[in-house]
Amino acid sequence: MVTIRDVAREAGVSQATAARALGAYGYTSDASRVAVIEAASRLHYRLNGAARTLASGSSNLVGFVVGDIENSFFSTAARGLADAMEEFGYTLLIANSDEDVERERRAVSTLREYGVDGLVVAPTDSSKGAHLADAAKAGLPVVLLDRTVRGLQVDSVVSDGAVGTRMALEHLLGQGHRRIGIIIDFIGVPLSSLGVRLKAWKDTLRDAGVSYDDSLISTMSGPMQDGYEATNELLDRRYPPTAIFTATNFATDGALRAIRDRGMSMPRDLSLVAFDDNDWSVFAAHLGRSAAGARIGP
Amino acid sequence: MVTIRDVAREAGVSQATAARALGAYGYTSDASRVAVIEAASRLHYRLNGAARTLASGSSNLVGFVVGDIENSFFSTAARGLADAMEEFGYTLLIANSDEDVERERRAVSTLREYGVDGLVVAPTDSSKGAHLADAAKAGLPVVLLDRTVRGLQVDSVVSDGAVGTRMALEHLLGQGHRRIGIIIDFIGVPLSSLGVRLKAWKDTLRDAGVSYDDSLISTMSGPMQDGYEATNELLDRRYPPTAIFTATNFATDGALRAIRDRGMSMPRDLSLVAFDDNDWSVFAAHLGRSAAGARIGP
DNA sequence: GTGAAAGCGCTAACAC
DNA sequence: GTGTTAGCGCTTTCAC
Repeated sequence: MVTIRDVAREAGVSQATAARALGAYGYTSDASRVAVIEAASRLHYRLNGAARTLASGSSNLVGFVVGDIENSFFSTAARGLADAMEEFGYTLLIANSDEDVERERRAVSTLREYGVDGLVVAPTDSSKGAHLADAAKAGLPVVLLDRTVRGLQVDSVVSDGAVGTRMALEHLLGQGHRRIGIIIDFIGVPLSSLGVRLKAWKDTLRDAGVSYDDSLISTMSGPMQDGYEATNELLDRRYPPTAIFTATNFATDGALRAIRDRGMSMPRDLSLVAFDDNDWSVFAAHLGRSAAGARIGP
Repeated sequence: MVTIRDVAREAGVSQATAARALGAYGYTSDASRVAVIEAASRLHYRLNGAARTLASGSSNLVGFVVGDIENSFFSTAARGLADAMEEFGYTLLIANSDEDVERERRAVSTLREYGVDGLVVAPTDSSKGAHLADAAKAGLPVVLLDRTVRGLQVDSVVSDGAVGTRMALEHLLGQGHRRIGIIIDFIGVPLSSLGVRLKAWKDTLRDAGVSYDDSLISTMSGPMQDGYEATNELLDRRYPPTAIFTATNFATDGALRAIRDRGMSMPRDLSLVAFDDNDWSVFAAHLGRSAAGARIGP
């Protein structure tokens, strides 16, 4: 491996000067800077990040912990983050928590081992944030994405679930619907963003003077397939809803499959408004003749 | 920051013993190992990855350079890779090349700076692999994903584009189609996987004794929107095809949009077979009454 | 089995 | 502006 020492020798300057020229800090004369840079490229010198991190205490790495990188919401966010970070000279380290707090904890721990300078996390459990509080207390900048954690006072970027849900429901109420079901995926733990949507569903119905009960709520416990079952379960009930609000894009996906398999047509047999927007939503509209999957949210 | 030295002092052993106990290498008596581990957890000790990488020469980091993490093909691969890596104690560093060789080069360079122990790359340009050959020559394990690079002898994982394309075309030929168009996205540079599919399209038609010409080929140069235009262009030609083969999932997406906007129905007005499989393909089938988007490929 | 000590390649004072 | 020097926190000989 060629080190900064080799470059210094080749350029005929001291190690410190070579480091200054290559690291672009401190003062160097133009002459020696050019000499160093030429020597470096002649020797195919490559900076050693580990050494730099160890010596400087900062890695220029930012960690991103997502629930599921396959979820288009997160992969889009990852791409945006990576691009933005790159502009500022940072590299993004992406870790998957699989919507599991334990794995999330491990991911945060691993990222901290690698000395990330900051952490962006989509927390899986709004009630379990000790590891995040810990990181924040240690002086690591922590930003929450899409979800929050109770009692954790850090910056967070979330969509307005209450407003989005209210808009969706008011649209359906405006069409005359009175039995409006909700499909929501509680993945075993309280996800802050979903609690907000469920609460807004209740609040909006109550404010409109429309009665609701638990038979209009269907939860799922995993991606895809369960949204399918949750929808079927809802539609099989004694007094099925005339409209459905799906609170996540996985719920939407499952609901559309179920609606298709039941041979139902929208909006003739059922109306649907979904939170989030998948780029293929437009095709789902063909399940019926008109607008399914209204676009709501960020 | 609490270091291994602090742990050693707390446990009443030497630094070397503490390191052996924590790093799980070399010999330690059970007694001192337990003492060290307890001291470590009492002090909230966290390993310093940069120091370990610098001293040991290996980072337990693996780099993954993808064309576009938003593309579901890559996000699925990323998730699988990350999960598999984690099992072996490795962490995945994901970088986006944006299908740009220059950015790919930078990404590889950055990853090497951080001392990755291996590199998985979906190369953007099958004719520009100097940076990859370089890494391989430096002893870094390099694996190519989805695409290959001319002259680069490294392991690679690709789908069989020739066989998949042939299957798609033979299906259409079997249905009686004789004018079969192809939509393919050449993103400015030769992508090995696409060259294979285009060649297979030609070969299969020729072998079947069906004539073809460039008016049946439509290329796009970016995601989404261009597949839409490419399809319209193809269908606007003097003798439009009766069937279309889309060679990538972006092409498929654009084609479906175009078909919908033209008010065409499948398979009445047009047949379509697509390479790759998007998880929403099933909804697109509703553009017509029957099978669009046959599933081909890995 | 354990300890002492020498680096890994870089940054960052500090003197000149 | 440049060189000298002391670490950063760990791994890794090598004696004991």
